[in-house]
Amino acid sequence: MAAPLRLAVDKNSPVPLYHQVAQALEDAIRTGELPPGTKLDNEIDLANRLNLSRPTMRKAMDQLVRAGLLVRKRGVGTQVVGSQVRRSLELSSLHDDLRSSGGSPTTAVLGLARVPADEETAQLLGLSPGDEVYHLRRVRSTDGEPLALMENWVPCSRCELDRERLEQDGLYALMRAQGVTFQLAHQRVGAVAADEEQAALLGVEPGAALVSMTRTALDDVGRPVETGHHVYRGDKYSFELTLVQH
Amino acid sequence: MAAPLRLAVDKNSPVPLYHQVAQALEDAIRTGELPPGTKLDNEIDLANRLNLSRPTMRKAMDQLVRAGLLVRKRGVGTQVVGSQVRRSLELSSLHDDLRSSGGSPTTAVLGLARVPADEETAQLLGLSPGDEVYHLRRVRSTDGEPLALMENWVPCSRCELDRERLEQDGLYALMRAQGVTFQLAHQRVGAVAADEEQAALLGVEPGAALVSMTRTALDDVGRPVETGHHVYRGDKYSFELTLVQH
DNA sequence: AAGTGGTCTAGACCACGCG
DNA sequence: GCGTGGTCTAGACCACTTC
Repeated sequence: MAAPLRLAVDKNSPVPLYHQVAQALEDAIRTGELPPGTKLDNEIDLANRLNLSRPTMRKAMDQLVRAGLLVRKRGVGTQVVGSQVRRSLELSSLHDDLRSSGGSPTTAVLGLARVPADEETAQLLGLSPGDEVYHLRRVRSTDGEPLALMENWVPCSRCELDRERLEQDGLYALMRAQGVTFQLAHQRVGAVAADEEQAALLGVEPGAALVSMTRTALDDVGRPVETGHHVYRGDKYSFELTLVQH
Repeated sequence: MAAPLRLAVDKNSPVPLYHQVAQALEDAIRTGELPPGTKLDNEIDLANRLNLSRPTMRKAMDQLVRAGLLVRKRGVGTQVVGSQVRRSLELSSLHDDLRSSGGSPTTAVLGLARVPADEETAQLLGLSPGDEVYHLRRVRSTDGEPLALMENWVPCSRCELDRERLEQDGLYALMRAQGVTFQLAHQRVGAVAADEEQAALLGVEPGAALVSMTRTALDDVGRPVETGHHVYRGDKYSFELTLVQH
């Protein structure tokens, strides 16, 4: 049950040491070099072996504990979680909430307009009702099959949107390129039945079950920069997440 | 924009200092004492003021950053997130995945039996096909209205289940009382249409949209201890989560 | 140049589980 | 009693932003 484990870190890399270690451990776990149930050596030994301090070693392991790959028990030790841990929805990534299951994703813009914000949108974006916002509707498809219907609102003051680049780069990339930083997103996930329009656009029967998601994204100082409502075909999409007890 | 903020910690409490600080800050934010957009004093000053070391102060703030209440920016400072942060599904809690929206929850056991594990269940629980597992089906209601249909499997080797205590205490409490520790859960959330039986039990029309959730829970050494599939009425239930960029 | 958060170290002591 | 993870300290240097 001991962990031989050939790890190495580059102290001159700009990548933080704890991140290098976490990455190396994660790779070892995902490749099966550290099979489920393996007991790791204790933190002090591991730290010494890599010429790291214990806090740095711990910080690396903390990440993997939160990601659900390791389990720690005081007085006992640390083990690799014993089950086929499917790659979970990476909570670290806001970049793309679509798992590209092999296919090539494309996006079509159905509508793009500057409109005055209604009360609810203004509230969500921290604006006054009537302030101008972009309102956009898009369909995302993989392999030609429609998968998601996305409706979003963005304050006009934050960036400029145009149809072509939206389809090319995506909303987030476009906004990021104009200096918007995404830091946080609050999401709500539920289920709704497809109405006539949604059904037609997604290629399902009216009444079909859809995964519904509403989101508000905030920038690096906590200001709302985007809000939206997405629906996904329930037969082709789901969210994964890992809960950790602490 | 300065933060006066009257904080205090008890160095003799068994509660970790970083947790006391995080709790105090969270309370101050949720009560509005620290309104959205407030800039906090820098970490060193805050640490000094509480007679704490900077790492301890940082650890407290890390928690709130992950929870989506604070936002940090290098070279600039730390601010309270600027939006009505609704109380999010506490990722820290596995105890109850139901938001008791005022109502009083009750649970009815529809079925409880010891059966040999089928292939899929055995796989999920790390058993061999044919090993004995409890199979249980329950309906959870609030205010007399059915809300969720829960189907679960538990290895018989881990605990003993009986109908009465299941209804009284719930599955997790019952297992915990028998020494099972819950550490991790992997969940998948999607949408399905209600079949005839689900519709009847939940009091909705067949075909109605349901939130579907499958979960496998692991104990403190990463062994699977429970797996299950729940469906919730889509018109009464949703999941909330906060994503953080790091 | 000054101020901020980001990282890292080298210790220390404690609480818990186990033999 | 011993080994483990859990917590905490008092520094240090760096990277980045702002003025």
